Amino acid sequence: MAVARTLMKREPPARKRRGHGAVLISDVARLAGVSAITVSRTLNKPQIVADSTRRAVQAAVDRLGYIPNRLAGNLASTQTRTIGVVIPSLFSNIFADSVRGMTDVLGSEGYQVLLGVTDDSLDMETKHVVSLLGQRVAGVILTGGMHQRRTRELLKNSGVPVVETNVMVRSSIDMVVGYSNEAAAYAMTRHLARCGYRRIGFVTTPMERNDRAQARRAGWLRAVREFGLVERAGLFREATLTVSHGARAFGEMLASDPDVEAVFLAHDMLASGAMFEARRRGLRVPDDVGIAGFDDLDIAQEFVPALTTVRTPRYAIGSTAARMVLQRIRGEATGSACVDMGFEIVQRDSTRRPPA
Amino acid sequence: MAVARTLMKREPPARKRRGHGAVLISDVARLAGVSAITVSRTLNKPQIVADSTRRAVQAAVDRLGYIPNRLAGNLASTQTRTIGVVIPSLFSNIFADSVRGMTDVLGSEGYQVLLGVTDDSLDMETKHVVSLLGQRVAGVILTGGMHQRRTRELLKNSGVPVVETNVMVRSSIDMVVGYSNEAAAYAMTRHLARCGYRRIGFVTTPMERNDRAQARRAGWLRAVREFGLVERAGLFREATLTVSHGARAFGEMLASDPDVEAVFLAHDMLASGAMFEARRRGLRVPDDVGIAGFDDLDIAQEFVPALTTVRTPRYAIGSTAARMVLQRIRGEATGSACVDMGFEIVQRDSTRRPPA
DNA sequence: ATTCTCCATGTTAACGCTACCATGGCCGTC
DNA sequence: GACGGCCATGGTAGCGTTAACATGGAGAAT
Repeated sequence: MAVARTLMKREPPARKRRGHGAVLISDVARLAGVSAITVSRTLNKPQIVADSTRRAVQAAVDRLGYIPNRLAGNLASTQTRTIGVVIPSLFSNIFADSVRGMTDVLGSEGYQVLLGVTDDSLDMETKHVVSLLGQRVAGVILTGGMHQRRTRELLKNSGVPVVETNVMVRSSIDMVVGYSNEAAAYAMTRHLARCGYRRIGFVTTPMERNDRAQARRAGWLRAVREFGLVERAGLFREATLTVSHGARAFGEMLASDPDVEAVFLAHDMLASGAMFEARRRGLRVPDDVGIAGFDDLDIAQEFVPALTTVRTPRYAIGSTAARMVLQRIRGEATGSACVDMGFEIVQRDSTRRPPA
Repeated sequence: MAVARTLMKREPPARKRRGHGAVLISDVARLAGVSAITVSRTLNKPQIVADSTRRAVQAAVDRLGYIPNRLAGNLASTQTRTIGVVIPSLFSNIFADSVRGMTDVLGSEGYQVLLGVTDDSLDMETKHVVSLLGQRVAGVILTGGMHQRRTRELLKNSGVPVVETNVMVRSSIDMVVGYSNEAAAYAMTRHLARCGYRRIGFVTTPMERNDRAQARRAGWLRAVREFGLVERAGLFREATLTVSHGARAFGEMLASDPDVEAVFLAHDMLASGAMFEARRRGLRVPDDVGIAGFDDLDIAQEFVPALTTVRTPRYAIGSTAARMVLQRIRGEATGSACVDMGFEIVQRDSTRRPPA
């Protein structure tokens, strides 16, 4: 039989086919009476195909319900229109705002976002980066500037444009867009000092693998020392990012240091917890205790009293990061860039007014 | 020179190569002294490779920093380990919880989530589904049971396992996991009626493209009629999903129907807004007005008074949906399934106690 | 000792698309 | 009227991996 097969010239091999039976570009081509490459052009660069051809191809596509296999297309063109985005958590509108900024910019340019969530684990971050590079993303947007050495090396060697967001870092992988968490926390603490508070507590999300949290604590501490405020171990707490943990952290602070005059919580959800805890304990805000948050979420302005907080340009960070990646992909920009988007202290009623 | 090259036998063709210069499986194979397929096996099915070979290959992989090209791998195997997940919004912990449930289950089985966000637009949903199918995902998890006809057809024709979540639908595309929004809203309204409230307002997120919101309204309305409660146009409002809009909707309801006795808001964020608005107006909760929410977010229990709400099994919905997709992929399950995960009324202090 | 199995590994041909180069027809130029 | 250039379209090879089948050697079975 093997001999017979060898003798027959145009006989297809008996080998088993692996395909799924899905509609292929060749099916469309046959129906439209053109070649496969013309179908490809109709779908990807319609302007270089003659009107009549385009209509015929489009009709065939519609009739067969053809959906191009992007795996094959991306492999053949050795490029994708996908940007990998790695964020610490889905449980916070902070990142949702930034992601929205990215998808708005990228979507309009035909690019897509591939999202990875790390839960503040650097191991997870590395895994996501490996996975993203394996899928040959055209760019990567990370949160923060703290990464495993392996992550940095993989990204640098890949040659893919990278943006680190929400921070200002000294030795970036490639590009950076964000604001100084240290400066923001310093500015808020200074504001509280000017309002007349002297014993100012600070609560942040766990700092171990989170350079934004570390920077915020550093900013608070610098202000505490610079303005000669009360420095005591009990005035610093870590709490995971839920309203309840914010409440609990503030409660514990009150237990250890009942004379605390103000708390600055490095996230509005934590601050919300503190507001509720104050209410439960019958503490008047801002008279008995001042409370300040971070991020200016929607809820901050609705609190009674409204919450003093730090406004951060989340959407703009996302859209800017996306734009920078696109520019780099197109070769319109080279060299590293570090964009400081700034922040803003939003004075509301949960802290006393500074003397005029 | 061209002639010389033609004469040399093993010279590669003069055609331009398209590759990126990245490390290839063949590079690893050469360094390890094995064939490409052995590298592939070492990475994908290590147990069928001899120990010594595996070590040699692994060393070569590490030394070269080889990252397999998933585009090529998935194309060659005509399968991916990616599940497409489509959710309406990133601005709500509801979906974050479900997505976490999915990634927990899928991640441990070597599968990955590809997330698409629709912003409650059915056009966007269709676009995402097309994109997901183009990437040949192994399964799709949707939110809700309301889709464009094209979406349903594409998914049915694709033969890919599909789960619709957060609803109970009559004519599902494939499988369903969720709870009855109608029953949940009915149950909460009944609860409010038993607490003695007669004029019960209802606020939901915009219903136009959201069958969950529609079902909640239907449940409220059924209870209103069944229990002979006051039915008035002003007692129904739509508000986009922010704390501020919840506050505003409640404010407007009070303006048009000052004698409203309780409001049921179909999301805890909306309910938070109402709680704040009540406080601002000096209304005592639950005496002057009862307030109930939906979803039992973390914040609900922290409010003063704590918020009565409907607890929904968000994480379990996500993990169950993921498990169902995996079973179907593995051929362990066939036929459609419709799993009702139920819900729970959580009575707290923002509504009066029902008579014992 | 011989045959049969099994195991580890190799060879080859897909997977489904697009980049690259080629071709043929039409138009304008000299 | 021959030639050059441009435009629309096509043929072919390649993108980088893995499925399918092939092979060769060690050990088991007879």
